[in-house]
Amino acid sequence: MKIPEKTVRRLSLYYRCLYFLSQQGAYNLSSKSLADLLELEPAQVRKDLSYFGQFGKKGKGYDVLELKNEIAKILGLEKGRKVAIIGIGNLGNALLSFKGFEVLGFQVVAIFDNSPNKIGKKYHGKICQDISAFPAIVRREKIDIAILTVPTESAQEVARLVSNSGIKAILNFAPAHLNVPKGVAVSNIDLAVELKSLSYFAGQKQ
Amino acid sequence: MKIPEKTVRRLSLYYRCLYFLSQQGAYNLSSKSLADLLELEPAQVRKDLSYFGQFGKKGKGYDVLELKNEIAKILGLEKGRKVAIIGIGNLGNALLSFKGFEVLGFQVVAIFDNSPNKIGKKYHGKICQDISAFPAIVRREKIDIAILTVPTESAQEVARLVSNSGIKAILNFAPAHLNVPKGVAVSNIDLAVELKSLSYFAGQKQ
DNA sequence: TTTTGTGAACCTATTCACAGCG
DNA sequence: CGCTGTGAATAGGTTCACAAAA
Repeated sequence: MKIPEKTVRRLSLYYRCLYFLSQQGAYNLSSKSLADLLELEPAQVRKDLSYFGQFGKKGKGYDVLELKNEIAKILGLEKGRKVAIIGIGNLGNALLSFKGFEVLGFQVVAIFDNSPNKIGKKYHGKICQDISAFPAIVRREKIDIAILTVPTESAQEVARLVSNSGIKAILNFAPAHLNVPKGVAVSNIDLAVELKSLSYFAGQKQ
Repeated sequence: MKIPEKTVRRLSLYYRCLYFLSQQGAYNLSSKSLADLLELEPAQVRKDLSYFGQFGKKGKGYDVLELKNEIAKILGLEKGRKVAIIGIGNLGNALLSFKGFEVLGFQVVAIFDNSPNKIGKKYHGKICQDISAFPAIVRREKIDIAILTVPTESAQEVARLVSNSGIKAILNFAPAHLNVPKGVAVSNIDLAVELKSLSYFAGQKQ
């Protein structure tokens, strides 16, 4: 069955809530309580989960820990996804210094650039590799996700290289639309789009 | 008329394309050419624009510069939106060092934190203010958008302060759902959601 | 002829509402 | 009785298809 992308995004939100609730010792919750935490409808929560199975008990609700683990399984988080960062400029470095990847269950296993000044140097304990070695290293390290923090001009070219290397998921920080083969998922984090959209809403009355 | 949020987001993408096209000396384009650049349908482009007016010439297409300016007007970009950054940690500092705000037509006019260690100190040329002064400074500086780079635990509390100060647009980097009054727009930039969603798609066959 | 602008048709996502089970 | 799971109904967004204008 085809799963709506919005459903997948909400699953990560559910996961986060369940993670915190489980830390706080909660062991059971209803679709209503979960929905309230995220300002959603209870039916939305149930429908989202129903795409993947039946995780609740009628009249009872969901077991917090169990549901958390089910969602982790659905999202493929229990595997410990391996990511590569491509482009070791300001943003790439800032991401490298981000301590949260491990907590989130992701592991930065390789970093890449095309600049001879950077290749071979260490950044936050990781040696920067030549981008031309990317396909080989993807296969060797079984990298799942590529994070693109390259200049806008090279983003499309790098996206092609990444796609051709068999990567199925790209997180793109470059303010550019990436043309990728069907079957490759791209998420864009685009500060300009967010700011400009907010600028529109800031201008609306009421 | 109610404008779909997706339409507003696409307008910023159109704007970017038009900006680059105008720099390259293009003076005219059709909905089809614009759609092709973003892998959309031409009808989508025309429908999006039709919410706001009639900007094209039948049989001819759109004037690049004119359309760019119309979209800037719609998004409220010609005003030069003023933004505040709240939370001067790693991420807040990284954003402050980002040179792109001015190019995008945004101006960081104030920065805030609640830590006595940071209040009064300069960061990238800007003096960090006490968050308690936020409401007054919003009014004085006519700030349009608040960027939240505060710890998750304080995000909701800061969002309330920001909303109560009359701010209508929040860009939230904290991995938390913000409960805000109707009429306040929130955009979330959430690395964890992006990574987890991509993890799902990385695990899909085909 | 080309391409816009737009109602109608279609498709996708959300919400309703209720049967079914604990 | 309470709450899930899910078809049906509704709402929302996209694409079609064509009249109208340059």
